[in-house]
Amino acid sequence: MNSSQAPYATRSAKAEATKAAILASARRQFAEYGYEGAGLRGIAEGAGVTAMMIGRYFGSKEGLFGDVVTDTMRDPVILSHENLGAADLAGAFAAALVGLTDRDARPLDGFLILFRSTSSPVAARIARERIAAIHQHTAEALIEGEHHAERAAIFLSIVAGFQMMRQMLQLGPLVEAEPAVLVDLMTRVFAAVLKR
Amino acid sequence: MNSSQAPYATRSAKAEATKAAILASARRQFAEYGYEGAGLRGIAEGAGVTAMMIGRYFGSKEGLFGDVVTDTMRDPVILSHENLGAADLAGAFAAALVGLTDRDARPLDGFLILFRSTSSPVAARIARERIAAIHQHTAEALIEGEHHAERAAIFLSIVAGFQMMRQMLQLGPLVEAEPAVLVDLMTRVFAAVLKR
DNA sequence: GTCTATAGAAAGATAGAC
DNA sequence: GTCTATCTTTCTATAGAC
Repeated sequence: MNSSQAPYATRSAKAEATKAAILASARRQFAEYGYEGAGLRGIAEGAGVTAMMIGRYFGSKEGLFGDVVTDTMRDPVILSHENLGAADLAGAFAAALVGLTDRDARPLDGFLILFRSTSSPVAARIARERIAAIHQHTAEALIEGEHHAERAAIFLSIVAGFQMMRQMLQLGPLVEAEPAVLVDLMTRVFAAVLKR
Repeated sequence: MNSSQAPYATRSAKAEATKAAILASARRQFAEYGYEGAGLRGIAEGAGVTAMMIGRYFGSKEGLFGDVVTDTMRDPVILSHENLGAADLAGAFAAALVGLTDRDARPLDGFLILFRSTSSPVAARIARERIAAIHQHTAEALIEGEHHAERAAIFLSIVAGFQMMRQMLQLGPLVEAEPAVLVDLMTRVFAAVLKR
């Protein structure tokens, strides 16, 4: 009954739960409002704790943001899918991308956070590092042949642009279009980059 | 010498100059720091006036932002160039885009502002409207044939993604690449969308 | 027409009680 | 381990002198 009698397991378990709750709330808030738009008070409220706890567990807002970005990196990367062995590589990626950006699909936190935090110096640096890491992985696993680094970067650009226009800005024709049409069009686009 | 003796021309001329200076400074600041990152004090300082003048001429920060966005719309739109009649349409656009995003080229304020302001509700709404307007123009002037609306939107997505990765995030391979290589690759990509 | 000065709200960070 | 309470800074917006 006395809390100080079981410090080994109970205390850290509770602390971990609180830390995880803060991290999850911060991820939602950063994705929705960006680095500067999100406030520590709102993040804390979403986690059911007070703002002070954030300072305790993450030191500062910057520290929290860094941990959130690291957290998003654990998600399976959209681009380097397991369908690397698909016969129609371009078609597989196009289908995956269109499905991922579907109307009622939840936008990927990672991309949202990066897009909405590029104005802050701290956030921009982290974003750069993260994108560079994804790029390196993509370039190595996906594309071979001449100018493979450039082609991988262009591939990433196209994916990012499509996500931004369809999911973030919700550009009319991309939202209302028949998915099959988009898949067909994007397959052609991807094929232009993938084939050497 | 007496200021109140010539209110018809001098007064409004000076007022217009101040207003224009504020607008130019705001455009720079919004482009660099985003809607929420830019402060009225910094904007005023860049214009050589005090923050109060902004309230006088634009009412509020939102009003100022709206006028800045309107201002960027007066620039020639990158996408709907005059080289519509070029023999190699895809190549012309690729060359224009690569040149426009060159290392020492000044990023286009319009895109920077939109990208960096998507977290604010006000800014996001205006961004949506602006992109939609550009899209409509592009779709009508540039692309014909089946699914022309969707193809125009994808074209815009590609341009936006390329600008973002090369100019904003400065992804290594896109920054260091030989421009001619990028033009060649992007020509293939554009051709895949443009040809019906 | 432009300024100084400041009000009022909200942000991030911290001290100290329990 | 978590809280209340508060410090300090910075923001937008405004009142009033010149």
